[in-house]
Amino acid sequence: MSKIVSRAGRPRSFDQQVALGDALDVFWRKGYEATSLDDLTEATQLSRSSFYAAFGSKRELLLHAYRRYADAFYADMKALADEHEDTDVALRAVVRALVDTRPDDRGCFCVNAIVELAPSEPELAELGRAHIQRMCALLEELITQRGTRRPVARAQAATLMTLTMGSAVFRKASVDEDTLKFVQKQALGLLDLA
Amino acid sequence: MSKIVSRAGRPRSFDQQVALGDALDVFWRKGYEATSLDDLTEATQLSRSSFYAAFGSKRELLLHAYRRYADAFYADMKALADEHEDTDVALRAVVRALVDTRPDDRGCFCVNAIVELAPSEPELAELGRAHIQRMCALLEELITQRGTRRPVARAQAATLMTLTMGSAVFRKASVDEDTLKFVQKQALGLLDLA
DNA sequence: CACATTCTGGACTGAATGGTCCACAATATT
DNA sequence: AATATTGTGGACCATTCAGTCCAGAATGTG
Repeated sequence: MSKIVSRAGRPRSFDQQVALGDALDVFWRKGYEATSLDDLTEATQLSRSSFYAAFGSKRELLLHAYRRYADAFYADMKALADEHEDTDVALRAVVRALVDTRPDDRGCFCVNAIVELAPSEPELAELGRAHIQRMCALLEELITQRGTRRPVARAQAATLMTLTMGSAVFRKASVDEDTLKFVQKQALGLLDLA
Repeated sequence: MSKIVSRAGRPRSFDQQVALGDALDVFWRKGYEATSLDDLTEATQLSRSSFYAAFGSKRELLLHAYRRYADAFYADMKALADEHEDTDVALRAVVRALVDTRPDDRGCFCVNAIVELAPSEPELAELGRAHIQRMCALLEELITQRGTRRPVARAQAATLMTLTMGSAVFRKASVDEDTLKFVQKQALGLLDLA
């Protein structure tokens, strides 16, 4: 994807990772189709040629952005879990972070991308599935650590991820915060952590 | 919106309701931005002029389609609930229908529309919120009928709707059916109906 | 039958789309 | 300093977009 060594020539005057972050932000706020090349070049401060040299196309950029977001999200949750010695405390922290109660009209980037593009972009659908699976596995592992038997832990993990994505839709529809608090409490209750 | 009487002139050669249904189907499959006027005129078999005469604009048509879908969805669920004398049986049927386990890459039209358009279309966001609220109220009413106290019923209803929308995202990402069955079972378990 | 009214096909429009291209700028190597 | 290599700005392109418009077709009314 990126050259490791270059024998000569003018060096890049921008940080590709920063530009990727800026682009992700636009996709996150506006969605894929509604984001134009002009939006992207403005947000990243790149000329069209630099943009295409760096990212190939709008579609490839989206896939990059998705991977970056999903990886960061997973890493954050894993770090949050590892922060706490006590499994119950870790689990409570993770569930609270997942079933967020703060209104956010951007929602969850993964949910946005899956909903908009999964049917027409099998590659992205696959990334989405992988992300969901990875998150479920993380939760399942945490849950089994408190003595819950594997099959039950699996069902609970899947349910928590479903609540996570559902609450992202709620937040995007600006459902009132109290309702989201109910949902979060029920999610914790599911694990006897209420 | 539609003329009740016309004093004369050439009559319409198409059924507006049928055309609306056809258009809904396209929006449902492809999303709003990705649906072109050509897609819509092809699906409805209308010429551009008939299309604009009947629906005003692409945006207005979407709002019509959304209302129609949401109303039909609510009516279906209400009918399903009324079908059964026993509240537990009714509740079980409704939850099974909501937290569907059949893969469907179109997902739920309401979820699709909210996720794609809520931030840029406040009017649609409002319709989305109203739909969620109405569905929650229906569930809440059913749950209180089995003796559950109001605040608990409200929390459970909100949770069920969250699971409904989350599972729509799962289905769109083609998450395996077994996982969706787990989620459905947990949803029923939440109400001690497992 | 003539007329008023409405509907319809398709040509048309200006704007915006994603993407390409090239002359020139900037730097590392020799 | 000459050269090779890469980056950059902006003009440019064909295509597609949502939406308009009008000439003519079709039908009810008198």
